[in-house]
Amino acid sequence: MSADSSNLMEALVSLAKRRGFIYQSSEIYGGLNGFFDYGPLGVELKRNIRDCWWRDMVQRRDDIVGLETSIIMHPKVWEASGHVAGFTDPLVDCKVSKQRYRADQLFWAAVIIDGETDRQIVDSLTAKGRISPEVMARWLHLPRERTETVGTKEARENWVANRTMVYGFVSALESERTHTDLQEQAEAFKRKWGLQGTLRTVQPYDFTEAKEDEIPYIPSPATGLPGSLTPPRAFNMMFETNVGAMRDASSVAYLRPETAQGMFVDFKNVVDTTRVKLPFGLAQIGKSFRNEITPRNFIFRSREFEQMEMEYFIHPDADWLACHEEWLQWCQDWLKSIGLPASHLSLHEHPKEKLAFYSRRTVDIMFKYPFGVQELWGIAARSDYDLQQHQKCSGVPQVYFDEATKSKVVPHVIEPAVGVDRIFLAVLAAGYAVEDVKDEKGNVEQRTVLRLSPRLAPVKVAVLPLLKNKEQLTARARALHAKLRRRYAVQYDDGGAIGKRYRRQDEAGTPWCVTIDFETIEQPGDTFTLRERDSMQQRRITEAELFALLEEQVY
RNA sequence: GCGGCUGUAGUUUAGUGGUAAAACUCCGCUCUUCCAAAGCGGUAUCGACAGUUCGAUUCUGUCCAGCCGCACCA
Repeated sequence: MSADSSNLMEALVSLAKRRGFIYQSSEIYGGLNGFFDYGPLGVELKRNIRDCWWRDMVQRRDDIVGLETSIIMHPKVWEASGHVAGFTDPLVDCKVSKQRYRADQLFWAAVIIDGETDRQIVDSLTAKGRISPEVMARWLHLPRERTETVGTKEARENWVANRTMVYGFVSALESERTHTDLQEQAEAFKRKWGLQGTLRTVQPYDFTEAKEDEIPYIPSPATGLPGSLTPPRAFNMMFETNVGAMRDASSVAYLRPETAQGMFVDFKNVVDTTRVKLPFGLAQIGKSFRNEITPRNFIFRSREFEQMEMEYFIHPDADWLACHEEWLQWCQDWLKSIGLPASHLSLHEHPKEKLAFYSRRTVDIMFKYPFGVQELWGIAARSDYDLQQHQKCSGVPQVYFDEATKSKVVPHVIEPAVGVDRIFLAVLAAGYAVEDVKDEKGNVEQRTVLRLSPRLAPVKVAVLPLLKNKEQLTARARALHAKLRRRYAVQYDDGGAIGKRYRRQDEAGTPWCVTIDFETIEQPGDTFTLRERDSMQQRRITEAELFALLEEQVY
């Protein structure tokens, strides 16, 4: 990341806090990594993003209906979707090579030799961190006694007498020749350290069976050297909770990691109780939760976030590729309609070999964030995988009756899924500008402005009496404010000089300010000054014209 | 999760082993006839917790949070 883009992010974070868009969660307690709060302006902007999407995606189309499903669902939903199985495996990191392994796929074995023992070699191995006396002690009695603890002096003398020793460990990844591999490594180990005696056939264990004090002596498959592997750690992407007062295994439930499954699970309900016909879509906006390993980049990747997802169900024989293309286009057009510049948007086609096995095609709409080009909106062709899975796991047919062919079909699905928070950050980043402005005397000053689309702006109009202490001005301004606020998010501001109030609104992204001045009350026509955020141009406007402007621009 | 760097008003920064300063913002008052005017007043347990010390915001450790890189992101 360049210094400039880093500064831009810092400026955005600072502005977001200063103006009440976004605060760090639980800040007075030191903050909580990966969680954020939306302040008074932030909550309006976020609501507008949701509302725009909902109106355009659901209310203004006749083939899509809405849904709001519960955040906590039956745990079997996540077994069916594959979220439980895919993410409960403990993982092992190699701190040196940065490789990450599944613990049950990483195998290791002790190098055990019967025969003469050279005390010097043992000391040398110990000094080089290949093995410790305590770990040696545990491996003396074979087969393994897992309850054995630290060896005593007598025990150690006993091993020498027995002349059966463990000299270290070898490791290998799971494959068809894991055992052979370990055996060969053990032989190489024996040669390397000049050990005499007979090498026992290696006995592989997987890494979940490694004891805490053995782990430091098991070499990393990446480097061949011990000391860099972490203990196996569970990376549960889903947040777990318990349903009901009693806390036991049967009460475990999860906070949803995506809103999509709610729509698949209610597919049959909607088909049976409403009059939808293929092709049709189910849309949902709601919070999702993922225990991301590294939340980063402000609200871009957080652990609690809000999704806007739509599942578009199509006939299995329909031209899914054409449908996929249509949605790809729709989503790009929508992003432009809320003010994201085309120059910041691009497409990323997931390569075939990286696709999830059930996906036929996935294309991401990327956005040029200050910290790089990142995924904004994923449009996936998910085939009929999810409905088939739920049909299988629930035993309830997930079918649609096709009147044309008089047959039951399981529809396929095209899924555009986007994060509200990611759009939030995108419009903030794209709209943020610091401009040089010349005042009357020609002095250059800086102006910070947030160029938000009027549809998204938290405040549509600020109503400003030119002066605070002139009753006629404030009375007229309050009357206008009262009338506007019935339909629009507006602000009344009489604090400080007029220029300061304009700039304050610029930072909040307010597209228009109207100023009630002396011309308003002294001249006929009841006109106000309308000041535009982006051009800073002023013109006179009547109340009727103002409402017409808002009707046109805010929808 | 690993490594490096960082943490002082709302924001951006100064500063010191002897309990802290500035600018802007914000709030209140006075004033103000169109682009951050002026004056006065107000706003900090110096990220948290331990330790060293007569005394720690300053030194040490742990934790938390942030930034950068790597890894991860079905």
